[in-house]
Parts: sequence; structure tokens; C-alpha cells
Amino acid sequence: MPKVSDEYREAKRDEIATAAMRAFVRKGFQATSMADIIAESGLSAGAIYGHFAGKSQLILAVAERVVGARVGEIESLSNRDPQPPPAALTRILMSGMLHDIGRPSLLLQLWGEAVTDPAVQQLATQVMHQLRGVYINYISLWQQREHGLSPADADLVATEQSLLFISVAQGYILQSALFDDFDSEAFLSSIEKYLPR
Amino acid sequence: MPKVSDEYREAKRDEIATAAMRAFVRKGFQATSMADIIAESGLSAGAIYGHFAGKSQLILAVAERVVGARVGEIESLSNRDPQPPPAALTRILMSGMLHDIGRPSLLLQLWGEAVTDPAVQQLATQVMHQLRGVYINYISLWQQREHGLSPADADLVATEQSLLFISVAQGYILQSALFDDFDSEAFLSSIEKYLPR
DNA sequence: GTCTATACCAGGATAGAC
DNA sequence: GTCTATCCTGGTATAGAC
Repeated sequence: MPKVSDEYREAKRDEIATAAMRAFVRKGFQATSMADIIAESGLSAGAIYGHFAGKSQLILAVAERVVGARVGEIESLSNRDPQPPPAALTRILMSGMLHDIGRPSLLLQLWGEAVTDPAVQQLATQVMHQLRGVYINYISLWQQREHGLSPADADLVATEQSLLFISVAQGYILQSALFDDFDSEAFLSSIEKYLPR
Repeated sequence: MPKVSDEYREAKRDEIATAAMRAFVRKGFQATSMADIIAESGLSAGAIYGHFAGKSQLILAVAERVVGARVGEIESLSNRDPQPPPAALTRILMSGMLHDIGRPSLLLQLWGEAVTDPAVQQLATQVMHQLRGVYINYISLWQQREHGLSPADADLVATEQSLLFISVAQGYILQSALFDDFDSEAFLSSIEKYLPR
């Protein structure tokens, strides 16, 4: 395979997926028709079907892009030297996410989609595991540094607490989408005040 | 209007909505066709359209039933005399919910639906407000009884903490649907261990 | 009120030319 | 690889008899 062709192919897929994401954010996965995506991308039906087998493949590709960025970011945070306390992770993650996808409502749709679409379900589950792993590492490190726990004890605490911290991030996303008077700052500072250190 | 007619009407609506809910739980809102609901109910198209204007009305009706039960339950908990600590609320609520709707995945779909369907969105927002109100009352009462705070101070604390407790309930629902190895008991006991009392 | 049969349409996917 | 035009399925909603 020639190299240029591969690069072109990848760039085109990216261009299409990005356009699809814009459309999905606007109207939701289900309500977005292929015609919408075609219009948004400025391309034609033929062009799109040349790169993606169908709408569900497109949803999956968009989902992968959305969550992929997030996982990378979290991993990079583990290696930061003046380690922020675990509760502050939420703040950092949420602002990164908002920067990337604009409205978090896309995630609500993704979760809804996971219920019925096995491919999305699998992706979501896999990401949850990654997320949990990263949180556990992060919290364990924090417990060792801050409270002098042994690695084994720290891991135990981290395993317990990870579910709680993940819940808080999920709560942020849900509440920001569903409260019409959501106050981001109030939420985050409340978190930092009441979650364990 | 004759009384029997009204009663019959309401019973029939309930029968249809319940059948629709079974179908929705099985296949999801979008993937469920009117034909599915017709089959599940054992009735005919004509009968259903005689009681509901269309599929979206049916979704709304099911959503109202699902969340309505929950709100009622929470309110009744406030008046319980040996008041369980706020973190224990999660346990009680979640078991009530599981009992009612079987799998929590229906809620994920509801949240996804809220993004695009204004009627569902409005319902979700309204329920969130109720939920927050009930949590605030509950926590405030607890703070007064347990820590002897003044009502004003207790309200302040309760307002801050309510978002956190709601997050935890939402996290439970999401994680139970998205983790293939979700451990309900581990989640709940971790909550009770690390959340403020 | 409820049934059966069907009209009607949106929208996903493809055919074939360029 | 991409375009236009079109096919065709699945699915909502209605018509009309009972």
C-alpha cells in the first residue's frame, strides 16, 4: 500500500468523523440522518460510504474520538509531580472534556446508545475499566505520598475510593446537562470540600 | 363524563404504558417499534393510538411512571423517625429502583433521550429539582439532629452536599450498567465509608 | 373502543457514471 | 474516490369496518 493513500484515507476519515460529531452534538445520534451528516461534511453519500460502512460505524468512530482524548489526558496527569489531590482531578478532567466536546450532552447520548448498541457498550465498558485503573493508580500514589500508607494498603483504599470519584465526575456531567441552573463552581468546590483527601 | 369511562380509560392507559415499558427495557426507546409495543401489549394499533397520540407520548408516559415512583419514595423517607444517615439513602433508593424497573439501563436511555426530546428534557429537569429539594430537606434534618446545627447552617451544608449525594446515586446507576463486573455491595459500602455524615 | 389492512414516508444504503 | 439519482425497507400513523 502506498503511503500517501493511507495518509489521505486517515485524514478523510477524520474529516468525516469530525463533521458527523458536529451533527451529532446538534441533533443527537438517532435524530441525525445520513443526509444531515452529508450536508454537514459538504461531501456526498458515495464519499462517506466509501470510508464508513454505515451510520453505526460512524457513531462508533465519533465515540472513540471523544473518549480516546479523555483517557490520554488522565494518564498524563498521573505523572505530574506536585500531584493535585484526587478531588481536584474532577475539575481538571471536566474542563478538558468541555474544551473538547463543547456540551457534555454527547456523553449522555453515548451512555444511552451503549444500552442497545453492543459495539458502543463494549467501548464504554472498556473505557470505564481504563478510567478506574487510572483513578486507582492516581489515588494510591496520593495515599502513599500524603498519608504514608504502604503500597498494598494504599491500593486497597484507592480501589474503594475510585468508584466514588468516578461517580462524582459522572454526576457532574449528568447534572450539568440536566439542571437548568447548574453551577459548575459550586459543584466543584463542594466536591473538594467533602470528598476524602 | 361518566365515572366508569374515566376509570377504564386510566386503567387502559396504564396497561399500555406498562407493556411499552417492558418493550423499552428489552430493546431501548429508539429500537422499539410500535409493532413491538403492539405485540407486547396484546392489543392492536388502533387500540393504542386511541389512548396515546404516538410513540413519543408513550415514551413520556413511561418516563413519568418510572421517575414518579421514585420521587414519592424519597419523600416518604424524610418522615422516617430513626433517620438513616444520608449515605444510606443511596442504598434504599437504588434497591427501590431496581425493584421497580429491573435494569437501571432504562434510565441511561432516558437521559440520552432528554438531550433531544424537549418533553423528556423538561421532565428530567423537573425531577432533578424535586430530587435536589428532597435531598436538601433530608440532609438538613440530619445535620440538625446529628450535629446540632442551626436550621440555617444545616440548610447551607445540605445545599452543598446534596449535589454530591445525587452524584453518587447517578454514579451507581451508570456504573451498574456499564461495568461488566459491577459489585453493588462494594460500591454501597464504600459510599457509606467515605461520604460525610 | 378496537380490529385489520394499508397508505405513506423517512432515511439508510447502493448503482452506475465520471 | 466521489458524485447524483434512486431503490427499498422498516416503521408510524390512519381509514374504515365491526
